[in-house]
Amino acid sequence: MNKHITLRDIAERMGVSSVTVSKALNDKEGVSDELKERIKQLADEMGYRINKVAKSMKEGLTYNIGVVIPERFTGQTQSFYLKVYQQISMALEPYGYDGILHILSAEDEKLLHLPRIYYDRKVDGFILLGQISKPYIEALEHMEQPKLFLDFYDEHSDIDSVTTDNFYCAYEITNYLVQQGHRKIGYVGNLYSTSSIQDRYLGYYKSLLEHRIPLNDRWIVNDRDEEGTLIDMELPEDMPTAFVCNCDRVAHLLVLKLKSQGYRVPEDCSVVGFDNDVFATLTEPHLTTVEVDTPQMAQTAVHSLLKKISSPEMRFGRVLVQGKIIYRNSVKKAGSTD
Amino acid sequence: MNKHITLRDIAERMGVSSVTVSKALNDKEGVSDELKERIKQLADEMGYRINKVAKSMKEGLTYNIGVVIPERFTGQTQSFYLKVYQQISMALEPYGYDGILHILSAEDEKLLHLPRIYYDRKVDGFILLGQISKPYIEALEHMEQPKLFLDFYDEHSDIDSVTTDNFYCAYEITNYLVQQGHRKIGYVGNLYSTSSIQDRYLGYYKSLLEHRIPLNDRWIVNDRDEEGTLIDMELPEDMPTAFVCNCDRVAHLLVLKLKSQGYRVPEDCSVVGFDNDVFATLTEPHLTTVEVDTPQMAQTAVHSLLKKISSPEMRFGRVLVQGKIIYRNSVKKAGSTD
DNA sequence: CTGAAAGCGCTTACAG
DNA sequence: CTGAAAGCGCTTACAG
Repeated sequence: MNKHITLRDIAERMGVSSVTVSKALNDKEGVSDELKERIKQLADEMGYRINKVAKSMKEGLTYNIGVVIPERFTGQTQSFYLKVYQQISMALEPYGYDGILHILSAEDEKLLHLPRIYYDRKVDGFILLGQISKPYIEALEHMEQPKLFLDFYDEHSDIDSVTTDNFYCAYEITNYLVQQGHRKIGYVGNLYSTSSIQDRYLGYYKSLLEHRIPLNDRWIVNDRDEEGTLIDMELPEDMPTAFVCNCDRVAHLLVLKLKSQGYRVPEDCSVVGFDNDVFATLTEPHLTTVEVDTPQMAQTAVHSLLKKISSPEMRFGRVLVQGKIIYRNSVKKAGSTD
Repeated sequence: MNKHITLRDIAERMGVSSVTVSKALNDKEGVSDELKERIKQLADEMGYRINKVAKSMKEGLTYNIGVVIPERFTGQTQSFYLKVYQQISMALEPYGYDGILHILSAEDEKLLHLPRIYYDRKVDGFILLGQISKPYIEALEHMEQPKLFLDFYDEHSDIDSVTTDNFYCAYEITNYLVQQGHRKIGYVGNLYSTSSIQDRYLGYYKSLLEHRIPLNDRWIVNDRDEEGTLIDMELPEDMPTAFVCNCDRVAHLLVLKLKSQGYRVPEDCSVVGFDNDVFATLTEPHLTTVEVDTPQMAQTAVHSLLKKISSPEMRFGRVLVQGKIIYRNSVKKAGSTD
């Protein structure tokens, strides 16, 4: 059994106290530079590694943060949030923090069971990644640790949030269609389904407003039912010349639908997506879409949360992260057909 | 500042010692059932939550395990390992354990930098998820904690591993093609690229051997270069009637290739994949493929590692997890063309 | 510049 | 059945 090397072991070998060793290794004041150097060197030689658990206990910090993702966002194709979790992990690294993933099961969400890592006091704060039910949000508010919503927000709660600027990005990509001469522009998405679909819709609408283009109900195409399950889309009788889709996946399906009905994309109908995920480049033609800056979102979330951990009274409100348009081949100037 | 409730707080309110409270809450012997009950109830009322860090320190266990994934496996489309990580997380849950993700950067892998969670003593063991370079494996062996390879193995090291039974699954799916009357069967994959491509190839070969079908070099189609970057595949002059592909993604590309050269799938050429990922159902026709049982792999890996943590001398060797064939529409009986 | 003391909140022997 | 003592390995005041 190889016992672990502790501060005390080093102290004994050096003939100093463990307090001095602790100070030296943490570059604190009160130890001569020369002694510090010698201590560090010996620590290295002896293969000393700090026992962070002991440090944690003393300081009352775990150096972990919890990332909670509702189960329904981690299905077959929905790996998006896992990717964000990975980026959170990486953003935590330089701070000596680690991220603990907690998948919130549908059952626990319904029964309002808080994550075990909360009961175990294993984390200093929480990032809630992905829309959670209202009642569960209220339950979460009982937890005393700092928390942050990522990729969604809730109007009834004053928990800080970091989201993509869905509104503005949709506004911009719709502007782009208008610049390409389009006047008859549809939107694809269930407006009552999620806040991001809704916000993207409003950005689309703002662009129409600004360009004095009337909103046309029949060009709003539903793509999913109340539960979020995708449904077969119905193309309008009187077709627009372009569609703004709420996500690439649905844009991909729309393109298939259009083709099956004899429309050419983009010659007869332009299509833009949102997310820049696998579906963007699986679609023929490749989709012009909005790339969400997930590394930036992860960064911002991590910074904000760590700030809140050290200064609990800190508030950030609703932070919006910009995306950027990726131009590909699914848009043609209106009127031109080649 | 709401101070945390500790064992002592409960003890004082009850007029007993904190030792008794600890025993009661942990259902240990030495406390009358009646007192136990009263203590538990009071703890509940007071909203007591254990300080797991303190428990950790006392026991010398962190109740965390580290999951190390090389960066190159977490690209755009490669979310497979993140999914497995999620399943590991969920499998750890009932044991009161949590998984800490560490993405191993290409640079750290090259410079042989061990994960920070190792230096911080933040985990009790490691799951290495995805092929890691030889030198890095050797570096890892210096870590005293129990470790386990997941989804790969290394012949030069005696670290326990859990992998899909690539060999057997490929053998089975090839058998299926033979049962459908195919005799001219090709294999798609770079045989020198990864051990799973190689093992799948050998399973394919075993099936041929068993059915006395000679191996035909020209039907082995390369799909990637040394670095693993997919390349444009070249169809053989003299075409087989079926292809076993080393993964769904490549099967998807092969189907596109076949179609572009005028072959109908499966009428002119059958194709089977491996993995049952997004590409399996994105392909037209949907692919007959092998589903890897990742929940089972995660389960097995977690069980084995936790056993090793409590009994460090425990050895499991190379554990193989069975997959299952998913039958879809990319295979036709040889000879039949409708 | 250096160190003795105290304490973070548990649990594990051990004594009664 | 119950509890006083000790200790896990650090760090933070405080005293010299």
